[in-house]
Parts: sequence; structure tokens; C-alpha cells
Amino acid sequence: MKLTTKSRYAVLALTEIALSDSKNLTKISEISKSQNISSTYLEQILSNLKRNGFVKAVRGPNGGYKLARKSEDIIISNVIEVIEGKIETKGCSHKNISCTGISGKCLNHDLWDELGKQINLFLSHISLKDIIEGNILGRSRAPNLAEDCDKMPLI
Amino acid sequence: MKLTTKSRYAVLALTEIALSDSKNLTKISEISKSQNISSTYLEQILSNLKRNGFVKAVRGPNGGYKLARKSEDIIISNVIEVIEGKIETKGCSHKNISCTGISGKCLNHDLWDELGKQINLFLSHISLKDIIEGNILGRSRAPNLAEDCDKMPLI
DNA sequence: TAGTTCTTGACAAATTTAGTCAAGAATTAT
DNA sequence: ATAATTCTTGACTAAATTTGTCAAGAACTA
Repeated sequence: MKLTTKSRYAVLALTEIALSDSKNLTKISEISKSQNISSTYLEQILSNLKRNGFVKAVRGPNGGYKLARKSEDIIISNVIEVIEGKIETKGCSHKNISCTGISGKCLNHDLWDELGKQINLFLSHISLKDIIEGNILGRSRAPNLAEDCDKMPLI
Repeated sequence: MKLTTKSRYAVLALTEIALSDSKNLTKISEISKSQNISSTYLEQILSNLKRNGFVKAVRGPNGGYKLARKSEDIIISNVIEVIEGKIETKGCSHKNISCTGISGKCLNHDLWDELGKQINLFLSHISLKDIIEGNILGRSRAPNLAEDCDKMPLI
């Protein structure tokens, strides 16, 4: 699974764009200066965010970026997905005998699957608005108990 | 943050060691064969797991590895921590003005912090026994709501 | 004592991440 | 119109990390 600086820069850039008044466009050069990130690297990232409908760009003098949707409609898991590709924690190689869990999948496969699910579940409940408003701390939650596991609907 | 093949191989190796009868030692060559992992690479990993008290090694003919503790006392977050180093999702660079969240930290910092906490929370509730017994699926859990955020004790 | 198996550390290839560069297209102020 | 500004795109490069390999040795047992 991947969570690189690219994701962090992307969320950082979105935050800065969202924080500036909706009438003002935010330039790459501004973000680059305030966050101390290479502007040419930011170009890549913002170009991607634009291509995927998170921001809109205006060229020319006084141009820049603005959000393409309301901040509450920008979900962090979606942002990270377009930047890094789908978050998936690849399991084992499936070629072995000793490794057989539920429904033919290996036991370890379940672990990485479920961890990926947990990460996605967490990030899919966080919007850009939550970040701007500081509603992040205290949101992580302990997993379900093993005892309850077989009683759970497995989706 | 990091979750590489090394972690996966480590958990895979531990699973295989745990699955074999407690009287039988498990050789690197066996794991290497059944999981199709380079045996010299496994040496590195198992040597690390031994150094950190997860397994014991016996040399010589019919030697191999066995668990150093009961499988329920081997917690996956601890295993991954020794293999990859502490799971931490580094936040922003702290050098900027626009980026000021709660208590001087930046807003994005909270996000990566809390995500790291969520991942750790999840993995610290999973033991090797859970894996062997297939008690993994269905354990991930949605985060707390933003509304409840300020009512929560922030640890 | 010979064969097995783990131990350790140095080394190297492959992959990924992070970042640069350059040529160009669109926009607006003058 | 034109010059300055700003985004656009794609190819390229450097650095870091991951994923191994190799070799010499130590411990153990049949």
C-alpha cells in the first residue's frame, strides 16, 4: 500500500485552496512558497486533481485554482485514490498449499484485505471540510472484536 | 508510512511457523518453498523476528524456528513495528503560516496523525492467533463522527 | 566429524518516489 | 495587438527504498 508525499501534498494543496476565499484563485506559486514544495512537482499533482474533477483551473494573469465542488463533497479517500491509485494491501502469492483461509484465500490475505478496508473506511468518512474545520482528532476507532466476527455480515 | 513485502513475509512466516505443530520446528527452506520467497531474504526477516523475541531458533540438523510466545501474545502491530520501524504518517513541514491547526500543529498533520493512530489501533487488536483462526474478516470499523469529535477525550 | 541449519554483514539490482525541464496554450492587463 | 502571467503536458533524471544476493562462519546433532 502506498501513502507518499504526493498524497500529502495533494491534500495540503486542496486545504490551501479551500482556505482562501472562494472568490480568490490560488496560484501554484503561492502554495509552493507557503508549503515549501517544488512548484513543478505541484503542477503534476494539481493537473491530476483537475483531470479528476476536484479543482478547476483558470489560466492567465490572476489565474489559479479553485475547488470544483464544495469542500464537504471532497472525500479524502477519493483524492488519495486518484493520486496513488487504489489503496490496496496486496496479500500473498496464492501459490502455496499451507496458506488456505476462508473461501480458498489465504489467511494472511484476509489481514491485508481487512486493513485496506479499514484505511479506506476511515478516509472515506473524512472530507476536506472536516480538515478545514479541525474535525479530525479523536475519530479513529478500535476494530470489532474477534468474538463478534462470525456474527458479522461480511458485506 | 510503510507496509512492504517485508511485513507480509514476516506475518506469513509467523503464520506458517504457528500452523505447524508446536513440537515441529519450521525451517527457512520450508517456508521459502511453500511461500515462494527467497530463502536468503527470509533469513534477514526471521533473524529480526528472533532478535525481537517473536521466535526462537534451533540450529543444526532438524533445526528451525518456533514461536517464542503463544500466538495470542504475538500482536501484529508489534511485528510490523520491528520490521518496518514505527508506523508513522509524517505530516507537513511545519514551516508555513497558512497551515495552523489545533495547538500550533497544521490541519493536515492531524489527518495523518489520526490515520496512523487508526492503523495502529486496528493492528494492535489483531493477534497471530486471530489470523490462524480466521477471525479477521469483518473487524474493520467506521470512524467516530465529526459531530462527536469535540466531545471526545483526545487521549 | 560431516552435514545441516541458522547468523551476520556487506553488497547490488530493480523499482518507486521525488523532482526537473522545456515547449506550449490560454488568458488578461495595458 | 502584445507582453506578462499562469496553467498543461510529457519526457527525462536523481535519489531513495525495496528487494534481494553472496559469502564466511557458528552451533548443533546424528
